[in-house]
Amino acid sequence: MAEHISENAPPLPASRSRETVTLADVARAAGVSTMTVSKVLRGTGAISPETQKRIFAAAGSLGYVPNRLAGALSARKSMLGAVLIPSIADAIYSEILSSLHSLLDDASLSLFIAESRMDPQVEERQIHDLLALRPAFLIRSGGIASTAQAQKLIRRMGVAHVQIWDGDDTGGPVSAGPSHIEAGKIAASHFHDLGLRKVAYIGAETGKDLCAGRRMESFAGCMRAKGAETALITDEHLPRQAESGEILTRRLLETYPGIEGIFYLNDAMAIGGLRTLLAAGYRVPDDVKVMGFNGTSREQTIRTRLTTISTDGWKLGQDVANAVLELMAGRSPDQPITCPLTFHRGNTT
Amino acid sequence: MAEHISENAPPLPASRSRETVTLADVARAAGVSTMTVSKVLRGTGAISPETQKRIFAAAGSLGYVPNRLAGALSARKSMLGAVLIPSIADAIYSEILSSLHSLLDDASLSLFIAESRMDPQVEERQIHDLLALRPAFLIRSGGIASTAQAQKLIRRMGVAHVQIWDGDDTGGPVSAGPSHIEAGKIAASHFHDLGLRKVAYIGAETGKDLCAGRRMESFAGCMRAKGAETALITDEHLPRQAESGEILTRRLLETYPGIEGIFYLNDAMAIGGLRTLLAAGYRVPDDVKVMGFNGTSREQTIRTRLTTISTDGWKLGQDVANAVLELMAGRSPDQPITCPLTFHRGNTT
DNA sequence: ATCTCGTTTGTTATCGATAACTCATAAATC
DNA sequence: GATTTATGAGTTATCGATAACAAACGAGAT
Repeated sequence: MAEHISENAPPLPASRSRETVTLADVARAAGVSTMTVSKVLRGTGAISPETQKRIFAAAGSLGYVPNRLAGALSARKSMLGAVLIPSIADAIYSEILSSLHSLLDDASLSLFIAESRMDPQVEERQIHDLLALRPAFLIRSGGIASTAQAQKLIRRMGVAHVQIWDGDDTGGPVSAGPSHIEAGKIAASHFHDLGLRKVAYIGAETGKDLCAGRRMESFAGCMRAKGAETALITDEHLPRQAESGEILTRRLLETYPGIEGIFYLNDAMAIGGLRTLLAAGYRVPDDVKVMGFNGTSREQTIRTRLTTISTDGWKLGQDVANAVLELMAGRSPDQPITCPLTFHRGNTT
Repeated sequence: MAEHISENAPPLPASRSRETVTLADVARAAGVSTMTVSKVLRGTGAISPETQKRIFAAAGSLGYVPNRLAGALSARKSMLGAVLIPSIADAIYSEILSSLHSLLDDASLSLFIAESRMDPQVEERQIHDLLALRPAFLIRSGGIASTAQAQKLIRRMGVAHVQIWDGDDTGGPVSAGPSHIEAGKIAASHFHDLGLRKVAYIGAETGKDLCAGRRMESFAGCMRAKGAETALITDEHLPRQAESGEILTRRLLETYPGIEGIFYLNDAMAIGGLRTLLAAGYRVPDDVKVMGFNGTSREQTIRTRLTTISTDGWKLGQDVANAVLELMAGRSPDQPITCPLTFHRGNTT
């Protein structure tokens, strides 16, 4: 029993000149068939302990690294998933991504990442490119438009599809995220409760981000319903950063004097806006009230506590990851994924 | 010539019950062989315009999405790359990731993303898992330790390997990033020029992040060389966030009274430190000078301009992406990738 | 001693594409 | 008109694994 290289082992092809170690190499070294190695390494099938030990030893000493691409092709099912978000560097998305990764990694799922830069055309191409990798699931931001054709393709290819960051939409794929209509309403109610009559919304990358657009419309609509008009200062091309907040706030001050409250697209832009307001001699919140969105400022500011609305990106990521796992297991996530909005009254309103 | 379905087309296997459209389906629809379709869709080989048109039409109407996994297996070369970073949500890494993606996406390279959470063991496993996907390249942070065995494996598998965020290391794989030794020196010089004698370094996740460790040592070493001692307030478990900056600064004030200057691990922690210092009645910079690292604060603060050292993450990402493309093309990047450090004197020193 | 059975291991056929040839056919050369 | 040369398109063999089924084997049952 000392020599286990059985002489009736099938004649496996000689190792290729490439230095890659394959299942066949391990099988030859352990004196078994490739199938046995495959079973042992994946923990399926019933293989005797001694054989297992021999195979593990052979795999270890050869430095075998399985080829999961080949495995996926053969098994017609991959442990790969894709995440497509508008912006990797945006704090809210990077937090969700990190959260998603932590849970999915535990389930041995690998993630492809792609960024659509808020461009529907890029989004469309990315979907196509990602589907070419035959992922088991696709997590997309609902904020970017995608054609019905792309949606159909995703469905036809049997990819578990979860939309994030858009809790309003219904009817489409499983979706998880905050309600932006609700967010706009919260901001409007707050400004109304403070008795403001002349307010503004400041945004960027207008028209590309459906979620921000919905927030804006909800905000303006609610203000109008309360009898107040909203100045909309937006720009199609400026990025959603502090500097754009500065620029657009300057533009607002020039165009609409006497504004009493500003609701910004996000915290970064609100921070920029505060710089401009303070530099221009406005007192906040006495002269102008300022409100942000996303809550990312709470980590970064020192004395200022921006009034803002936050969502728990980490929790959202975990919920989405769980939904994905459910979908992959063939179950459909029973309860809708809720993503609450938390209002933070700071010292800017 | 109206009917192009040639009757002597080879008998292709009947479409499987699965609804996936394969190259063979397109070939059958266009009345050609799979090889011809493959050539046309990849733009290789010489195929007549009419045949091409027919094939594109067939692919389009069938909604064909190529299986790049199968393609990679067959061609023994993939258009997949892997990025392994300590923290996806960390601003500096997410910016680099975004930058990398933008350039590599143009080259039709897809990215796997993985996060090691600063844990060498996780890093090791991630490397293994990522290599199982047979990427063409692997971009890793040099800040996390990985065993020589892992390095050897990466080399043996012929994966283009680029280390980021660590410009000090030499001898290993191609690496790109700022010099943390230099960063520590800059901070020390600044404090020395201001005439400070009692200074401190505040860090978190000590021992895990080799880069931060090198910064700390360089800083303390330079201060000592100038005749000043450095109090090291660090914690192994606290995350590198503003709140940890608050906590550790409180700890510092309790333990080492009379500190004149604090160099923080990053801007976020410095922001937290400023909160604590101001709340405790210290005047900054009159009583205590504060310095951060990474420059992420410059986007987020309002009146405070933190003295900090920044690097251009976007440029670093582009440089690394270009280096990867060079390596994949078989060339080795001629010039070393430099990543300058920019010193910003704000109003906290 | 024969037979059924359960445990272990091996065989065969794919998975969906691509590399490297080979084979027609029509144009070009002498 | 015969031979050479480009082209355009098809054949065959893999790539590295896995599914599904088949076979060998010793153990207990009859």
